[in-house]
Amino acid sequence: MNTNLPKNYDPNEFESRIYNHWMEKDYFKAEVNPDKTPYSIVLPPPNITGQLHIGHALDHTLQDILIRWKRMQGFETLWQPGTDHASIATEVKVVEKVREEEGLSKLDLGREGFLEKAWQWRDEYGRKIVEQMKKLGNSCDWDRERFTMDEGLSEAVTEVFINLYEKGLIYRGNRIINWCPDCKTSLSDAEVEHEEKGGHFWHVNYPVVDSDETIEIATTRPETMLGDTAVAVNPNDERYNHLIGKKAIVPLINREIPIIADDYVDPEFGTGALKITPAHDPNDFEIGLRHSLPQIVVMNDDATINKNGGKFEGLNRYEARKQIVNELKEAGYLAKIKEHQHNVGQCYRCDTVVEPLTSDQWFVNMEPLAKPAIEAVKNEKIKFVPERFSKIYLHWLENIRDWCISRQLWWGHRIPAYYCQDCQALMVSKEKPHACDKCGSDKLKQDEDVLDTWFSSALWPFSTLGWPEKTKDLAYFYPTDVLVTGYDIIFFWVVRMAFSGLEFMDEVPFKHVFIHGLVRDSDGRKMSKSLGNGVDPLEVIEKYGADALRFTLVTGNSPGNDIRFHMEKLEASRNFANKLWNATRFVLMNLDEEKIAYEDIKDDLNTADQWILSRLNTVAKEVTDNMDKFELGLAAQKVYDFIWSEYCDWYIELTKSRLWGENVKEKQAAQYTLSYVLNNILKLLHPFMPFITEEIWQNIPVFEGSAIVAQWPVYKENQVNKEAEEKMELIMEAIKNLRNVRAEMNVAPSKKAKLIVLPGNDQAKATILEGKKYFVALGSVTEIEFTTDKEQIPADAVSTVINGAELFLPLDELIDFEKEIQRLEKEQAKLEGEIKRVVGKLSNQGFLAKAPEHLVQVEKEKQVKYQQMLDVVLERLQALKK
RNA sequence: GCGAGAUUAACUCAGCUGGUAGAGUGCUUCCUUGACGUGGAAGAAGUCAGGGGUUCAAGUCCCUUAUCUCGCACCA
Repeated sequence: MNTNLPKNYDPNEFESRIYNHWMEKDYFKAEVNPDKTPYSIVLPPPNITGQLHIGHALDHTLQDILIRWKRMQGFETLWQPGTDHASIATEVKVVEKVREEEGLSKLDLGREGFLEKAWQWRDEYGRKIVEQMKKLGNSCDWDRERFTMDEGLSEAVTEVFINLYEKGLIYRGNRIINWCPDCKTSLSDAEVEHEEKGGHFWHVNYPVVDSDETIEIATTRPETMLGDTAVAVNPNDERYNHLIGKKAIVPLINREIPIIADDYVDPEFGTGALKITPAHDPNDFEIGLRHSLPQIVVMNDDATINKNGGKFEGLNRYEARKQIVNELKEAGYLAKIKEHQHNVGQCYRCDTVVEPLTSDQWFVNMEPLAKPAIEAVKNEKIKFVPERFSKIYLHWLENIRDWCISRQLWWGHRIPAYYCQDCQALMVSKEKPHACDKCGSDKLKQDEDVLDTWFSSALWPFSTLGWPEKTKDLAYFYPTDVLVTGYDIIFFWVVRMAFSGLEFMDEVPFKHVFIHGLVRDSDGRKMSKSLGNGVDPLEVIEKYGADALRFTLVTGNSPGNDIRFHMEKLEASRNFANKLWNATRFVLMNLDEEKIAYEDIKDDLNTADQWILSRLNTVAKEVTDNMDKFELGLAAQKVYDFIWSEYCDWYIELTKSRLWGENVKEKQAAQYTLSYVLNNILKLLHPFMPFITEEIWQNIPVFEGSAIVAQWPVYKENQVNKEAEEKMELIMEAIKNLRNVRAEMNVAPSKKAKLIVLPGNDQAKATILEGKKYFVALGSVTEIEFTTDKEQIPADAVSTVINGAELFLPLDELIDFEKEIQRLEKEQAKLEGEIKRVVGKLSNQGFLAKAPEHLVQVEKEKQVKYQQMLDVVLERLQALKK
């Protein structure tokens, strides 16, 4: 058959075409189908903040592999795509863009105007992201694409908010929260990153009222003293016992504050006296509540000092700190300054140091929700892969604090709460109420804030399927089978989906959480904009193809571990694709137009055919088993090795003599097997490299349908052919040995030689005879001669031993006796080493008594085998030395 | 402080339920054989971080030490 495949693999030529083909045929479509078992995955919706990066490529590749594999196994597969509005992250980007392009601020535009810009941004990037995902080969059901702020999902958000509010699980309160002075919004605990930083410990003397004494406190943030409302000591601290109940004076601002006792204070730390600033420190806040202390917020939303800070008003917190320290020093209040390492909380979006402060916010009461989510993992309704991540999940949930969900932003789901302007009453409802519940006033104003972006993504597994409607999709596809995501968003997202699903669907949102690591650069650094070491997946695809990218990302790494991204590896993957491409060209060149039926050739399959068929069967099992365990890297490696080493390097070579020979039946048997194995190779490889496998499939007329919907190979026990495998292994071992001998003796491949075989048993003789043509084709052998008479063997022959036979190559003038003796002595040493090991094992009574019988047997067989081989080598050495 | 991971060939990494160490890249030598030089053949190269222990048998299980990452919690 002619092949119209070009000589070199060129992914750009066909990847888009193939993708369009799949789209036209609706292969990605998921429908409720009672005759099939559903298998569903929700795509972690990428943020619309920009383009996708290589980390997305990894995340999506893993999911696409699972989805394609399950589709081929006959499941009704749903891969639910979509994008996330990413409230704070996107708002930051849009603000930046408007400022750069139009010189306008958020406030200049106003809420409506700003949102218009944000939606424009969303349209642009949402589209780009989808384009990128298609380039990667994602087989998502695009008809179902959702956006966290589209109508249906927004309704789900409102529904959940109201529901939780009515259950008392959402409340509004004045509490201490994390404030980002740059983004000017509150943040949840998960959104604060802690970094160890060098700072100072300022020791300040607070004068005690009506006394000459002072009490020395230590602080890392002197500016917060403007908000001090107490000094606390440990009740058991004898140094300060006598001061409890007295008053101290805050220096510089001269406020009198009580000296109180609280167990929280650690006498060993610092000076043992703690200034209490309830409005600007989480621990102080708690102490303040216990002692009914006033809360004095001393900062504005941009972290400048407010009017409560007296003369420091208007300074930013660092200027204020500097000035306060100076004035303390001048006034003699400063006892000492010490270097101090401490953890500083920073905003996860802009790295600005977070300011804890009290503020009116909305919270979710987490404890009742966390409980079932903890249970679900403990009783394995949700399983983490790798298992160790369940610890991280559990630890976080077991120590969870209430979730601050309100954000002082515009881009997001506006909180469905309304305040009466007349009586301050609060109403929570889907639509704006016509009048106040309490006073009947119609002056109602909606809460200005939006919800934490993770509030909506928490609902993703069911909101995308139509919830709160009781849809058929929901009944059929929920719960999803596996969630694939990076370990970095377990807190943000996995946890919140878990409790949301349990609360609103009464069932876990996913059965498995398959965790992967981060893609790092070749030096192991995190990829980031500031380092400029990011890799654009589109550029990689342009150069190497999507298949090579996918294969690179999936091979050679294990679940949960980070990956270093090397361009060299991409080349290796591309080369592999090229190898398969050319193997296909070979097959096509040697295939006839009409399909060969198995029935017609089944009696003509030779040992090589039986061997590769048996191996294929085993490999299919190994690949499937690894997939079942989410060991996608190992699965891919198995396919790779089978294709390259067994199919290309050996099997194709083994068919050549028959393909080019006269015997039609033999030829057809080879053709059949080549084609059959290639067909199954394409299936096994398809989830990993969908484009090239489909392209090849479409180019082979006898392959019906499409690779994407081909049936995944099933392991059949009765297809294992141990005998053929053993025979081929013997032949391959012999050929390898011959090649090795020749290479070591520096014999040119063009110098062919006769092979003289001294068989040790009939079976080995039969196998070698059967493999004659392979020795000729692959071992530079001209003919094979059997003998039992050692005298017949020329003295100038080099030799090698295999299990059951001794092989000689008479190379006459080419042989260097000294060299041959050295080579044999090396072989002798190797065999003696092996024998020593085996004998050691077999003379160990413990081993004989306790090891499984078959392993003992194996060792015994080895002993005999190695001993025979050694005898042969020794004999040969003796002959040579004479 | 608590927890997790890593430590295997020059480099990057696999190695699942314990049974004589693997891959890719690089390196050395050879090969224009009618699929592929993005290729083929052969080869060198590892006290599996150190130390204990369990076991007939440990890279694999347990303990411990060291180094490096990463989470979480932090005491002002």
